Amino acid sequence: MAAGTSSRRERLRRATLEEIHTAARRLLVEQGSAAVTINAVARQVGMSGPALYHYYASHDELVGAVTADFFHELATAMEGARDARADAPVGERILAVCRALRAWASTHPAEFGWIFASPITPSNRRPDSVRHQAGQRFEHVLLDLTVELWRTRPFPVPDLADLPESLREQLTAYSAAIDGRLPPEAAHVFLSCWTRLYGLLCMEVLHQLDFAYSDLEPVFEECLRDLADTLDL
Amino acid sequence: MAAGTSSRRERLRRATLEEIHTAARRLLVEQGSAAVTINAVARQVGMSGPALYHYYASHDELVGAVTADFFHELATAMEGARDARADAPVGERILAVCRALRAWASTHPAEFGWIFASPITPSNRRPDSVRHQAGQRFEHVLLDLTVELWRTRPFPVPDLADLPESLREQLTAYSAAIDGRLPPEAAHVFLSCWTRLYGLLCMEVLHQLDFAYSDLEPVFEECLRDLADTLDL
DNA sequence: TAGGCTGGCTTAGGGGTAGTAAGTAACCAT
DNA sequence: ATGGTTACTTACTACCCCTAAGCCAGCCTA
Repeated sequence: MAAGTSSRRERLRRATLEEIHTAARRLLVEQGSAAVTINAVARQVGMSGPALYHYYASHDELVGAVTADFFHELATAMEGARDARADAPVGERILAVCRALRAWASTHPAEFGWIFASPITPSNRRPDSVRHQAGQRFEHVLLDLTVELWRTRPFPVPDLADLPESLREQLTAYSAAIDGRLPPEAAHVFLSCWTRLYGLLCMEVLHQLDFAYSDLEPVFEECLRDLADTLDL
Repeated sequence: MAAGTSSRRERLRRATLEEIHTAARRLLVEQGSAAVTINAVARQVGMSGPALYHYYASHDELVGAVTADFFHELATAMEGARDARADAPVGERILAVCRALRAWASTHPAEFGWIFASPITPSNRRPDSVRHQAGQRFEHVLLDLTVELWRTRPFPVPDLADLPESLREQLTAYSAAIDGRLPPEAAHVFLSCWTRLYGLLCMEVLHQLDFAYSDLEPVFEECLRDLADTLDL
């Protein structure tokens, strides 16, 4: 009842949830992902193991919720970079968002690594899971900007007829999935860019490039220059 | 003693080791990476848990050994593709090896995913670990071919002076690490290609592209065309 | 051939995990 | 005041990694 749309109980619950997330994150950052167990988290917040099941139905669900937090924080950082230059040309905003993405990944390696490393269990793959929702919000930041770019300053695209049929079908499906805001051939360019950018970060965070690089910042910048070329920025 | 360099005991031990690997792999493929536990593997081969410590000092070591197996199998597949066309131009062999890489990854998703997903613990990062050795063998297949390409049909490279200094330093270090078989600017091109190729597979296997693609074969082929362009094949 | 060493295996157990079940105590609304 | 909901507890199952201690068979040597 009352105004605040939150009873005392709700407020307490919310506070506890936040405390749980904070504890889980601390364990992740300080002791690695394996340390984020139901019991350890419960100990951190000062309750005994099974009590946590009043907040999450399973370990998976806790993992999903924490992952969703990270996605939201990352998306917020990217949106911040975008809105800080709201009047700049869209190309400039795209680059700023990409840099914000890497900046967050660099300053939060444990959290960013967790996003990849934590296996996406079936329950977290369901489209209505908090994890999936948050992932979508994250993905849409760059997608929306690309749509804006496509509308105001279309970038070069390949001829759809030149693409193999199986790819064409998948792109058509994806184009439909994003409500046709990009035609298949533009979606193709977007996905290529996304794949390169995100793939680079993915490998960095999974230490798959340690054998050659110690600092990927210049590599990332070069990747950005490539993308700027592709998008004709 | 004797000729065969293997006593009866050694032979038995080798057989048991193979049985252990087979059991671990079966558990991985059939029930996922979490099912590959010391106890479960031991049960599979018909012994009780602690007996496995006569073969591996820890769970990590078992994981590392199985991962090494996968690397070797993958490297063998790639080398097979290379040697099946021993007389073909080196560019053709490179493409064949890349396709063999993806073919193995596609037909062995659990094993290929395990290579990424299984966290590289400190002990498995030591350069003398079986896991590290096997990883190197895998990496060297394409590196060696690129070196051959560079020697016989040099591909276009950027001017080293145009690269940012931090990148230049890292490339110089890497060039030295591979005994100067590629100069820094050629190493840069090689690493760019490697990053794109492997990054794509990495994202595929970690289901980071499921939101857009269901079959990455044509995407991979397009990536290969790009690489062929870059390497002037 | 007898004794000892070694390697392969066992059971028992310590300390951890996820998750269930059942019971208690506090809060809240009627 | 009462009854329902919520938050939490302890106790438990079943599993995990790993250590310790001991049994036993095969091999090596004397």
